[in-house]
Amino acid sequence: PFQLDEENVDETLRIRYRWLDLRRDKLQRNIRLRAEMISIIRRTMEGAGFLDIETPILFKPTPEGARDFLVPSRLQPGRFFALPQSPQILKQLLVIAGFERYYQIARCFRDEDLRADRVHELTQLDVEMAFPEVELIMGLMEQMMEAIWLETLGVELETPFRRMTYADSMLRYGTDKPDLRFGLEIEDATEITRASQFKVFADAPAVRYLTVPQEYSRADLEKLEEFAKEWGAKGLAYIVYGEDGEERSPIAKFLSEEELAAFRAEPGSTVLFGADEPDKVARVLGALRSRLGHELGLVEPDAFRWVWITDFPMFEWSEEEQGWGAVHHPFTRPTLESEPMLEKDPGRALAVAYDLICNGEELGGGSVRIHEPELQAKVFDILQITPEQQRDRFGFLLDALGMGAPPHGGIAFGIDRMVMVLAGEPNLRDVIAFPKNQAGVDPMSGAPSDVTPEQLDELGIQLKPQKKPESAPG
RNA sequence: GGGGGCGUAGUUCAGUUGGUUAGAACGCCGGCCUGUCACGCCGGAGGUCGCGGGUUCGAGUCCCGUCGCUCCCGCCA
Repeated sequence: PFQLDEENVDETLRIRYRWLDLRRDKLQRNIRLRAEMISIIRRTMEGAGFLDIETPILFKPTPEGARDFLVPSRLQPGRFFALPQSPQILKQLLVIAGFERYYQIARCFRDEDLRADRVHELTQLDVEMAFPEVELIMGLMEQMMEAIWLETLGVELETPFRRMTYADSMLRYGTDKPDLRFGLEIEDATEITRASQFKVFADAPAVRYLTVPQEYSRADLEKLEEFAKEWGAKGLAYIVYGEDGEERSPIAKFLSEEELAAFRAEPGSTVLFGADEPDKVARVLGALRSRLGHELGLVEPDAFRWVWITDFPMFEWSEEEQGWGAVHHPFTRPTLESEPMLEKDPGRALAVAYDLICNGEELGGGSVRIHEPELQAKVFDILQITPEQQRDRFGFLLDALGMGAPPHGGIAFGIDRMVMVLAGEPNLRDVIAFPKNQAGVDPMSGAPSDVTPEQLDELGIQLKPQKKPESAPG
C-alpha cells in the first residue's frame, strides 16, 4: 500500500496498515524506546518502595473535568460505568488503606477533541504516597528522568531541575508550560507606562513587551497583528528599530523620552507590545513568543530544558460558568498561608501543586492532597458542588477521609508525552503502537462501529436517528 | 462548534494566464544482464484529477456546496 522509505505518507493510510508502518526504523525505535522507558520507570518506583496496584477500568462517571467515555451496564439496565479519566480518587483510597507508596502505569480515558499531543486514551504513570514531602516527590521524579535519559539517549540531565513559580512563568513566558530552549522573555512595562500619554497604555491593567531580534516590515507586522488578534489582542503596538538607525512606530509620538528609553533596542529589532488584562497580555505575548522563537530559529536544537512550575493558584474564574473552577483538581491542598483566604478571596489562594515541563511540553503534574473532610467540603463549596452532589459523587472519598487519612500526595506523568519528548516526535501517534486518527476513528479495525439491534436491546438502548458519516474512502 | 492547510497513478509529488492524448520519481508487471549489495538496461500496465453542482465552446485549473485527512482555537477538573 505504501513504501516504507517514503517520509510523508498519509497518516490514515499508515495507521490503516499499521503492521507495515511499525516496521519503519523510526517507529521501531519509538516503540522500543517506550518499552525501555517503562522498564526504567518500574525499576525506579519499585526501588523506592512503591507498590504496583491496579484500579478498575469500569468506574464511576465524573461530571467535572473531561467528558466521560460511558459503558452501559447490562445487569443494571439504564445505568452506566465510565472509563476512568485518571485513578485519582482510587489512589488516594489506596494510601488511606495503608499502601503508603502506590504506583501504576494506568490507562486513562478522556472524550475530548484530539490534537497532535492529545489522544482519547492516554497512559499515565500514577504515583501516590503517604506523608508526602514535595522535595521528596520532585527528587524521586528527577532521579527517574535522569535514569531514563541516560540509559536511553546517553544524555546526562542536570538536576535538580529549575523551579519557577506560576506567576513568574506567566509573566515572563506568558504560559504555565514555558519552552526554555530559547530566551525571548516577555518584559513588564506596566509601571513605566502608568502615566503614559498613549491612552491604550495608560488605561491597560498590564503592559508588557517582547524585544524581537528582527526588523519586521509593515506587511510582516500586519500578519503578526492578525495573529495577536486571533489570540485575543485588540491590536499590536510596535516600535521597529531599523538597521538604518531609523525608528518606525505609529505610537512613538505618544511616548515620553523616559518610555522610549526603556524600550530602546538594538538596530535590526522590533519591540511588540501587549496592553490588556494581565492574563490576556500573557496569552497573546506567550503565543507570539512561541511562534517567533520557532520562526526565527531561536530554539536550541537537541536540548532538553526542564522546569518545575510551582505555586499554582487553587482556582480560576470561569466566565462561562460564572464560578470558580479547580486549576489542578478538587482534591488539591491549599498552602497553609492560603487556607484563610479560601472563603473571602479564593482567587488568591495558592495550591501545593507542581507541574514538570520539558521543552514547553507538560509531562506531568501533581499535588499534595486534602486529607481532612472539612477542608475538602469547603473546597467543594467554593467549586459550587452542593452537599448533595458531594455525597452522590464523592461520598466514599469524604467517608474515607473521615476514617483516618494520613497526609498524602503524589504526581502523574503522561507516558505518551514523555516518549514524544524523548524521541523528539512532534506527534503523539508516532509513539503509540495502534493509535486512532484525529476523528477518534481506528482506520485499521474500523472502530467505533455499529452493533447489532440484539446487542442494543440487551442493554436497553435505543438509538436516535442520526446522520452517519460515509465510510472512509478506499 | 470555529479557523487554516491539503485532497491528481499503488506511494510521494508536478501540472503555467482555463486549451489537443494529465506528467515525473519510486513501486508494480514482462524481458534482458548476472559479483549483486539504493543494481543496470529495454518494454509495459496503471488516473471516476475526493464527490456533487455551476460558469464556459472548453475545467485538474474559476465559483458554490459537500465529504475526508491534518494543524490550531474552543474544550481537555
